[in-house]
Amino acid sequence: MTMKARRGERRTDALSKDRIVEVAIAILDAEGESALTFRTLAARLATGAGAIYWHVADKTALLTAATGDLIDRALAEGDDAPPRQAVRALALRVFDLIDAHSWVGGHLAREPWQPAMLRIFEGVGRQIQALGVPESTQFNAATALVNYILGCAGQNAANARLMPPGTDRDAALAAFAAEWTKLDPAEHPFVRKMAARLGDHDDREQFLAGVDLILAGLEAGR
Amino acid sequence: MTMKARRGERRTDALSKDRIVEVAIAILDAEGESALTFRTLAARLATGAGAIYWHVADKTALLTAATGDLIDRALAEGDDAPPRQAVRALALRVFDLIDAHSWVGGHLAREPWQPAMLRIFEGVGRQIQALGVPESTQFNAATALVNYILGCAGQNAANARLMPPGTDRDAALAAFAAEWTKLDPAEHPFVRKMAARLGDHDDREQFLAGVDLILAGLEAGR
DNA sequence: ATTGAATTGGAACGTCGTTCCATTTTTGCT
DNA sequence: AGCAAAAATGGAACGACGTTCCAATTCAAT
Repeated sequence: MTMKARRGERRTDALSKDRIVEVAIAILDAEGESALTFRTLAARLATGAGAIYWHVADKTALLTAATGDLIDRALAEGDDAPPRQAVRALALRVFDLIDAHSWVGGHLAREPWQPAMLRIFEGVGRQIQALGVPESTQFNAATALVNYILGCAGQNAANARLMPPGTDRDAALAAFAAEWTKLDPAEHPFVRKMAARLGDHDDREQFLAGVDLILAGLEAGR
Repeated sequence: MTMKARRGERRTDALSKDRIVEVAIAILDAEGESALTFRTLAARLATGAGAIYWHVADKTALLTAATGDLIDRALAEGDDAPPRQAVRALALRVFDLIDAHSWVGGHLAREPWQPAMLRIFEGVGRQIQALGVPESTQFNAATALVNYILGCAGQNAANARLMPPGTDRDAALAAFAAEWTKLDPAEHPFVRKMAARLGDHDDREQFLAGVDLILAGLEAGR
């Protein structure tokens, strides 16, 4: 009873970059960045580590492929909105993606020169052009926005690392606020004052407020 | 001839957190983030790894102490300048520090909730207050600026990882520009156009342009 | 059926952060 | 000064990881 594939049919359980990336994403989403190991990945795929390396160069390439996958999907939907709203929508899509898969934020912040980042840069840049920003400012404007997004991405990833799924967000924030309040009033008056706002702030709104700030600066400078 | 310390004098080669951090910074600056190992650190200090752990909790704590050290030093100089210039100066001090010690950028982006970050946040926040930003906007404004700085920090660290000391910066940038130009014109028109600007741009100026953008947005919204 | 190439699985290597513990050094007390 | 407790040290050992290597298997073309 030899397993002869009648025609060009490959084994149904054949390994492929797509399947590897898919399982990697599943592990990352379910158990976090530190859970993705070539060992666990191999186990989940019922194969050995060596087989994976035949399809993927190394772990960085795997992460890059995984984030590329998700970013592509998130940026796929078109935007016919006027430029100002289109940037906001684009930024929000990236934010929501990172919020749902915090490891994406970590990888984007760690390896900025990846296709996914170029696609974000492209999307931001187009809207900035559409916004009527003069040519000489476009590069700086797009870079600033992308860097801001990148910073928020890293922050978000760090937060997720700090409070793994299941953590009581309100309690964690309250704990932070309490720590801030304990700081020396002479050295950290501003931080202490902000501690009060920490509890009821909305990450998404705050992120968007930053985008709006940059956009406002862009329009003011015209 | 026993080695009796006459008075409370300790061995001159005694280990201490300060000495450990100092040597760690030296290694990081000279050979990069990946060169800092508890083994090399122990060797440089002529001791064992266990001895180091008695003074420092773990590697993260070591990096945090090291960046705290440098950030403290960089932020020490006072600023009596008008708020607008003071923020720029503060941001530039952080940027220059990260430019000189790229590993600081990596660690700030990776672990945002550290004392050094709070000090940056405090500095930024004070000037934002002085700028006359209304209370309700202060939190968002300060966060936006810090997130932007964080994003640039991470980017800078990634760049340094990409081109280790000794790399020809112009050649590396040209190589990037060439790659951008090879992209599909239909998919990445903006990136392709920006490729031309990649070669002659100044990181520092670009960073500052982003800060100015946010500040302009802040002033426009008043 | 046969051969060479593509693909697989898992053992093994080297490195790292960290832990453990026996030993030495320092300190506080009498 | 002498001594016990505490602080500090150094290095071996552990376990996990990314990666490499290779013998075995499966595939596609003849």
